Amino acid sequence: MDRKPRVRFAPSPTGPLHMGGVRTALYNYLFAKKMGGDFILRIEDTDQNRFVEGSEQYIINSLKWSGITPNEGVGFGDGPYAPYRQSERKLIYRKYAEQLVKEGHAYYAFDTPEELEEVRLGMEADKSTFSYNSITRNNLKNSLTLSVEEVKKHLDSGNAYVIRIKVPANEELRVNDIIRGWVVVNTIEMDDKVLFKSDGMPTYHLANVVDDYLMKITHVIRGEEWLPSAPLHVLLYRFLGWENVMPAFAHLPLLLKPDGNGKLSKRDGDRLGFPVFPLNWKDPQTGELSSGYREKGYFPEAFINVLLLLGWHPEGNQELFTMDEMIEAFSLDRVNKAGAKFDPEKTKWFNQQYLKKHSDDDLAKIVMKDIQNKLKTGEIIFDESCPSNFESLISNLDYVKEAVRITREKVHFTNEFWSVCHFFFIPTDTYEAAFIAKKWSDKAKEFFGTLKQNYLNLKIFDLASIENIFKEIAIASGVKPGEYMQLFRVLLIGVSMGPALFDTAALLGKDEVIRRIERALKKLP
RNA sequence: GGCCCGUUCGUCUAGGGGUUAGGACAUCUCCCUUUCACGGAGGAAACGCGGGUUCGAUUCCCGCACGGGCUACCA
Repeated sequence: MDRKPRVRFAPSPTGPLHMGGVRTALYNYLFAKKMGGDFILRIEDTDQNRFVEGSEQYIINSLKWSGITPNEGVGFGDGPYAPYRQSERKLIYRKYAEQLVKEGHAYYAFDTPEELEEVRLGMEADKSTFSYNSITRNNLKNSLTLSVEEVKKHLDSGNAYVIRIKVPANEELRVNDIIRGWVVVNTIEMDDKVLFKSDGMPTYHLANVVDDYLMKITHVIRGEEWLPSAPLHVLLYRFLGWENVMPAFAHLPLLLKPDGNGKLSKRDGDRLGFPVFPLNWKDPQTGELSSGYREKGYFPEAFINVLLLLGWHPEGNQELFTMDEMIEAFSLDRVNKAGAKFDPEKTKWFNQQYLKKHSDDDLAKIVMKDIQNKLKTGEIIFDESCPSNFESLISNLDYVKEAVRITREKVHFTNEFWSVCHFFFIPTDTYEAAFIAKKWSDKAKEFFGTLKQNYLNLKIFDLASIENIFKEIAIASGVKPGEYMQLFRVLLIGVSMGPALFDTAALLGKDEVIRRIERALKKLP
């Protein structure tokens, strides 16, 4: 049966979207695009208790920033299967749950949470584990054990109840996973999962199967944490009579902590100092702030490129991919089986690769915005110590562009530019002490005095003249030019490490270079 | 505990019955540069263990170990 490939990303609005979730969305998106199919976003908000204000919008914003755009779904325009928010589909699920009861594949259960807890405790005391299954259900309060009248009485009196699936006693269930092959489970191991909750909402198991059927989903691509319940879902498709249009399953490996064990969590980011979320997120309850890749200064292209390679590998050795290249190269059968430890170091390298693709002009514009930003946050302080031309310099595109050109190979992120080129905008008044102690001398003082005079007389203050004069004077005073080059850098920018010396001087310009030499001469012993 | 999934350099991974086990990040050395960085060259670095099957297993099978996931009226 040939159906148009349709896949879905179906997160719960229970908090910020984890980068693992973004990867799942990415793989779904790439698969859909590659196959010429549809990619939909469905919001699975059936748990009212865990609902977190703002997280749905966060999910939408994250996908948008990442360039992963669904062609149907919440926040991206309704398609033919709206609504895409499960809470708005509430009435749909009951019908199917009742149908399952009618056909003997599910049953009403009236046990209260307290009663169940009691049974659980009793069995634990007996050193066994409680499970609501084909054996225990015979001793519990449900429509299988109660008489028709009693069941009717419970239902009519409005007593709380749930609907549970009636798992067969001893049957082999097989799931063919695209990534893992056949997974076989005996129904003995399964419990009678709740399908329909007492609050009138379905559980994930029912809602996901019903919606995937109704929305004509052909491939379910989701995290490995769902693998254990996949057999249950297969059983549901069978009971509902939909096995012939059941989607294919692909369970993705998990993203693991960089160190130690376990899956990647918010805590790891805090602990190790890297984001685990695409965007900044402020918890509406606690006010706690979690940092995002966007605000850390990552290009979205770098972010998803990292995600792409965490669990998937192309046929060749290509590492850098445009979105189109990802779509072209992607296939589910090259997805890995094993979980991937996330390495924050490599993400920095990826960002640098993307930074290198940008022109000086692009970067300069970004840097100018970043400077404004840093002024606002107080990271850059503009006060009396700033020269009068500070504001004209930071808004001079050509000047910033040149600063970018001669420092760009030093940074991984655009927001690092300030730390490597601030001295082009704010003159220094301190000089690297250790270096001065070692290299500053009367002879050097004399040298720079002469240099200043010569620069002063220079008509055209360009790169070649700056360098030639420097070298001529050095030779005339009997030293190798290299001897004073780093010292010159210290006089100009305060530190011995920095961009190419004569480029630096050229950008600063004649007047500023002379001012800085004079200031240093005055300040240094 | 039970069930399910997994296991190639520190990390992401390629590969697959006979290979010098390949690439990338990180790391180290050298070159470039009288700085840093970039770039270039090179180095160190891996098939978890034990049994099979086979002329030959890192590759296939089994067991073990280890890791991960699930085990809610959460998704």
